[in-house]
Amino acid sequence: MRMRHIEVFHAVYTCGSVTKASEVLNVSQPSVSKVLSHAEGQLGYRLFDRSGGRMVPTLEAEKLYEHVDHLFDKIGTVRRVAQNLRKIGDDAIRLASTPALGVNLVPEMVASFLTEYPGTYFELETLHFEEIVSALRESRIDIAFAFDPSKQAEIKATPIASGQFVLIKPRHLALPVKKSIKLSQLKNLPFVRLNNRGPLGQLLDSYLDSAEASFNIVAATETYQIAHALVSRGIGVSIVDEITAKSNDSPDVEVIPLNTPLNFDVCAVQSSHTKSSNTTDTFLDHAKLVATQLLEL
Amino acid sequence: MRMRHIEVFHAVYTCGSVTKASEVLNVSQPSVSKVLSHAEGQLGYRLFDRSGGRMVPTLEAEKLYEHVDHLFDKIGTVRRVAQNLRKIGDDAIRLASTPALGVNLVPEMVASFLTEYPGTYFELETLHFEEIVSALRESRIDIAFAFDPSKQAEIKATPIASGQFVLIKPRHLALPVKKSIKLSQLKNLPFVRLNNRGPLGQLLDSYLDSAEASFNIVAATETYQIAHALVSRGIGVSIVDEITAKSNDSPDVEVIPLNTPLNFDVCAVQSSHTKSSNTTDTFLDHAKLVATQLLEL
DNA sequence: ACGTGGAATAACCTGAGGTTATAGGGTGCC
DNA sequence: GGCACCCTATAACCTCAGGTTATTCCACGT
Repeated sequence: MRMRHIEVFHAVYTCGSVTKASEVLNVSQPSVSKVLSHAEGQLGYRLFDRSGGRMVPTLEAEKLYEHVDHLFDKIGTVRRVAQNLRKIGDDAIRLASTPALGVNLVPEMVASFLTEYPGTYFELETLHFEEIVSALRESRIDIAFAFDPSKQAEIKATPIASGQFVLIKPRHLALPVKKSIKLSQLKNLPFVRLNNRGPLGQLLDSYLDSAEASFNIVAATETYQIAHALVSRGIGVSIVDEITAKSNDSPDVEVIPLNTPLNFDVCAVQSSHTKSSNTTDTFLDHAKLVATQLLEL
Repeated sequence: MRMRHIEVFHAVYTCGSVTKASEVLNVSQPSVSKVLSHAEGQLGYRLFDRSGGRMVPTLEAEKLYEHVDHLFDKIGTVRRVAQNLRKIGDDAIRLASTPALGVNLVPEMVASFLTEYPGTYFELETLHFEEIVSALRESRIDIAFAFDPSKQAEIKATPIASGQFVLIKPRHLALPVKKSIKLSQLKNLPFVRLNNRGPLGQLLDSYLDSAEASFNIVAATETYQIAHALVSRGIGVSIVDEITAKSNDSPDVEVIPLNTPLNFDVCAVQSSHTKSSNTTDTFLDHAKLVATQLLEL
């Protein structure tokens, strides 16, 4: 079975007809017809029953298709990786981060780095954590920043700074607090909950669950910034990472530390088998500096 | 990146040289050389550094290779499946089983079936359980027989008979037993342990572990028949499935039931998405009959 | 200097897979 | 039935990716 046979089989199977397959493959109908029958001849069995001009997959075709389908995923991956490996330039760094870090911390890093070392080209994007992992695997990005990434074989995470979760509340809402607040004091307040699937979300979840306080949840969201936005509109209070809390500092939102601090790390995440280059190393050193400064405030 | 590019890259990477790769691929050296440079040209980066006439993979090549390697596994699978799907004939059944069942039960089934329905062609082989699963997945076999297969999405197992584990001991070894034996009575006897990784092995393991008796293990093996052979040579006692115990009935080995019976099922295992054919169905019915008879003795 | 083993280049060849044109079998509609 | 429409298959021809042989070039060990 030649590679082209497999491609054609795949196309005909998914399209359900030789004609449509030929369109998808950008070749003529007879070409597909011929290659397909050649494949069948070589295999020694039919892949499709021609019943009344229609192509009906045989049992064999159905079984084969499962494997062929997986194969095509893999081919796609290889092609994408091969593309992504094309260096954009030696002084180029492709960054990604979770949304929470993408609006403030990462831009800050880049801006600060560029003033000191001009000429570097950056690409920035925000991805969810799972997407970050596959983007790293496919070499679509060089470095990512995320909160406490879960341990995985294919990535290596280096903590560059640590911060803590804080309470954010609408300024007009009066709370009987001095410097910090206990979870139990939130019992009857309207609360905006984070349903974040990422590693940080899980950390927060277990923290809140352990608090035994039953919250009066009025809204739930997946991203820290939306939580912040809801709070700033007076909907209720919420608990978010301090970077989000500080970076969107609107006059309507007040930040209060938690009584029992809940810490997180900001990590630089790289593919585990990447050998470090000069440019990325310098950038990472700088990134660490900026992150630490930002979180010391 | 054309498919051929990927093939050539893979060959050169694994062989370490263009010349060796060309031999493996059964083409001339200049051909490989040309295709490779074409690939590099199209990609926009080098895959190998030519340092003194030698081919040294670049960083990019190393990253790409991981994915390409996986891809080749998949291609191999597809090719194999495509081959295996070639019907040997409509009246053909390809069987596999674990070694323990392969020497007695399965031959018995086949022999018995053939006297009643002559003309069917059989292929038999013995495989370990993991191999059975992949052979089914690749349609290399139609039906397999195994002890209590672990639940997996891609296979469906139908119990066709059940039996139990029994103690086997050298005949000359006198044991103070009437009809059955307790595990605790084995405490100081030399014991041949089964280190079987399959589902049955795990069952047996947990059974022996729960018995709290510390055994005097003098040998360990992976297959029931070897255990039986060891016992027949007077090395010690062992616990095996009753099929093995009975089928190799040598005059030197005595079989004694266990006090607390430990049961297992013999299952017919098929790929989960196989539509049943007439021949296999008839055979399975027959197989059930034979297995039940054999275990009723 | 010299022989050796691998990579690249040049010039040419070949067949898998492409093309257009055409024939022919089903199905549905009037 | 007969016409229109949609498929697939066959025929006859074309083309270029990938193959060939012959030769050159380089780096190295002796």
